[in-house]
Amino acid sequence: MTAPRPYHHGNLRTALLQAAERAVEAGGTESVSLRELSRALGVSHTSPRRHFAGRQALLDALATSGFDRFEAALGRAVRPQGRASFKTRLTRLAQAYITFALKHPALFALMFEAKHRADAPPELLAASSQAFAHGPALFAEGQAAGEVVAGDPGRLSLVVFAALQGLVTISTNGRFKEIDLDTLAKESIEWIISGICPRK
Amino acid sequence: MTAPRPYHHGNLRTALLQAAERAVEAGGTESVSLRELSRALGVSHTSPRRHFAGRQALLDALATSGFDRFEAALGRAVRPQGRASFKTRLTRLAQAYITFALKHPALFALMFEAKHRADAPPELLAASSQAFAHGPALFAEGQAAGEVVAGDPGRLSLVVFAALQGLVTISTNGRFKEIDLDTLAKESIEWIISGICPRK
DNA sequence: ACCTGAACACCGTTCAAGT
DNA sequence: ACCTGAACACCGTTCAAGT
Repeated sequence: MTAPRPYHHGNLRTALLQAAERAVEAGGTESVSLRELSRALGVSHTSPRRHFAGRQALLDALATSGFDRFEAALGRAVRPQGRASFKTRLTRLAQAYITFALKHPALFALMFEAKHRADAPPELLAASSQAFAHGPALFAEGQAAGEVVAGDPGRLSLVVFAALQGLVTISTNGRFKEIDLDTLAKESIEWIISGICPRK
Repeated sequence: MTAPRPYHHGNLRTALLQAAERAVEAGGTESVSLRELSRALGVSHTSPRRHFAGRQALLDALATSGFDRFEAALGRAVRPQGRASFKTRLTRLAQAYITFALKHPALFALMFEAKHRADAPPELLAASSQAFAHGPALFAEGQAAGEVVAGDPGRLSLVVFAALQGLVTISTNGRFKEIDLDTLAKESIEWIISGICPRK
């Protein structure tokens, strides 16, 4: 007798998410088709419905998974190792941000598109918030150590992350591929920091 | 005898572009359907083909038109009026950038999506380049007047525009609507400038 | 519980044909 | 030149039915 395995996959949900991510990276979000994914996975075209309410729900779940991994990458980068200065940690955070974005450019674009949708699901917004919480936390620590000017840490962080996001937007898939983005990130951070940090 | 007017519109091409822009602002790029536009304009669903090679070509033309208007807005903002300082002019440029983006958020998003496509048409890239040329030009003038540090003006401009683009991305349709973006732009420029301009 | 097949209402694109 | 209608190959979504 055969094992009572779920008809096709051990986990169709996971398989769909993985296939969708490959499709996104290969041809952008709009190239994701439930029917095509189903075909590739050898499953009827209505099977995804068991795991996702619809195409948008699948994309939202993929975006959420992206933010979770993004959060983990930023967390690893900013975690204090030994006694690093605020500037060093901020630079590491920035480089982790850019590295993730360049490694998964299409997923990264999807993450922001999904987050900006008017009816984005709460888990997606929560995952996004967690990822972006690393900025204000670092700024607050920097302030406590006297390395950063006073002011709302969320506001300070917002400007820095906005600059990073802009660099990524302009660079990803863009005509600026030839520019060394690590260097550019470092330069930007230098400039921003010299405006943020107290003059000695 | 009736005048030999083109069957339906004086200019179906223009009417399609306008209808498409309304659709984009109303429901995002992916809500644009050639068949729906045709229906709304009282024309057969194959008529658009006479004016645009396909859906993507219509969107590209719309994006190009957006960049043309964007370029004009930036040009007006940066044009020297009296003897404004570099800092004043850069602030004006930044505010024009943000104002345009917030006035046409969905069109603005489309403009960048279209520009980033691998097979973006040359007119689109040219229109985009013209718009973004205002930055380096202003920085070069600032350098000539001794108001900006040395360095590649294109590179300097890129960082500033990246920061603006990031603010717009984070703000548009986002959870940061409550933040006064004009103030935020001014703050960002202050910080960046204090890093860019020579210390007195 | 999980998956299927047929059906419905849409798409974009192509092409021979009309005026 | 400019527009049309039928046809083709896709979609996402719904729903009654199977195991």
